[in-house]
Amino acid sequence: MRTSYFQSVYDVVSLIPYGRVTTYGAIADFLGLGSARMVGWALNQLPNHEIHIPAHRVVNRNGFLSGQLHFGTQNSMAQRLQSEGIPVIDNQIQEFNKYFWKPEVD
DNA sequence: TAGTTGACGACGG
DNA sequence: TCCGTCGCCAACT
Repeated sequence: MRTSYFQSVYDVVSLIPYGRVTTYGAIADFLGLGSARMVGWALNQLPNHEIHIPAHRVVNRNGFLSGQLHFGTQNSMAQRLQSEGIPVIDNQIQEFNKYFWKPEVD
């Protein structure tokens, strides 16, 4: 049953606008999980049929692509971000604060 | 049933 | 300022 917080995390991630990124902590705080690890765990368990979720837009608080290794190829995550206009250098998002998107009602 | 893991974050020394 | 440790809670073995 996907009534777990997993679905909530997926839903929030899906709300991340094109060309924007957010952090595990921001999602955790928004969902009231109280722990960023919950978000990381949810994405870690991200099933293939949910691959349409823009998980590449979720990075750690430092703007590093901590989950790049979980994508097919190491550069696929950075490549997608750059494709969206987000500068990524050395697996780190440049001007992270500029592209940061908080998962609020918006 | 209990222990370990995990794409993190905050705090203390 | 940098490094190390603890906490968070659910899922997996």
